[in-house]
Amino acid sequence: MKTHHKPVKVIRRSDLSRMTGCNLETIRYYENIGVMPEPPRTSKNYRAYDEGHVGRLRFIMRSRELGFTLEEVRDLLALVDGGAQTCGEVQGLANTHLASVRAKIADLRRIERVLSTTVAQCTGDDVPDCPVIDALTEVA
Amino acid sequence: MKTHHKPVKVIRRSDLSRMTGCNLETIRYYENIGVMPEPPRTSKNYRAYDEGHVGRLRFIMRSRELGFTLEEVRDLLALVDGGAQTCGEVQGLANTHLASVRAKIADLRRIERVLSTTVAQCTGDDVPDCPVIDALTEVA
DNA sequence: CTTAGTGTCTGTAGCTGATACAGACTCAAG
DNA sequence: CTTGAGTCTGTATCAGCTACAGACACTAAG
Repeated sequence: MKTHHKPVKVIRRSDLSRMTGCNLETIRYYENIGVMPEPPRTSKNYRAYDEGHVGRLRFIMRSRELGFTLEEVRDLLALVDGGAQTCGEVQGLANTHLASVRAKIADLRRIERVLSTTVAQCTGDDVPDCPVIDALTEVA
Repeated sequence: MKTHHKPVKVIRRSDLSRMTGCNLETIRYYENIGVMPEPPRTSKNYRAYDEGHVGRLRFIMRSRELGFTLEEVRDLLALVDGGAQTCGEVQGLANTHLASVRAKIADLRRIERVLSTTVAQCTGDDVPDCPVIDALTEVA
């Protein structure tokens, strides 16, 4: 049996950052708060990541892009890690999140409606009476 | 000329909070960061607000509800305060904000689409292979 | 008058989700 | 040998609040 001595190119923090597009400091932050596992260290105390860490970080980033909070990401990861991951539980979390996304959209649409209608009433002139200000000032 | 001695009921912080629905501590915070003016004090150093403060706080709250940042609120207030408030400038701020609201809506709609389509693929069973997890795991 | 309970004052800490910086160490190239 | 880049740690910063501790102030009941 041949022992491999190839200088297993270790993935450093900057590599991981480059590979995933995640900010360097954010990686350390994710380790601090426990969503990324603490990687093993080299003799000189440098973090030594592997492909598993790359996948994990990508998962986190993709979840964040989809608007999951870090707390929700933590829950998703727990389901992924706990071998007996049930599709049902994940579906539950995703559905809850979906509902909050839809609520946010509804809020923003209301805001958009108010803003666009009041802005539309503006003359744009140098007049001291602006419909937007009026709308913000009026007693609701 | 008759001097009025009626005990001009002063508006205290808790009153202002109750009248506007704004959190007690938030009022002080707004004073600290300068969007609310420092009110005069009673002999015992209690804040003594008036109707003007009520109006200003309502303006701030309504702006915040519409998603303006405190920085944007500051700008709006500067235009309101600077007597020569031009409708054009306000319209400009509101339009900029409107654009960012629309961008947020677009983002959320994309998120909603991804989430709802993946969630729809879930069986909901106790299977270890969840389409949502797959979607989050897959290399984009 | 005393006491309890509430309100107010201040400064400061905590929250989320990062991002940035200082100062020490390590490493590779020239 | 020096220089520059990378890494390490802890800590500070940001928005936009919210909350709490500890010191005063005020009111009503007993």
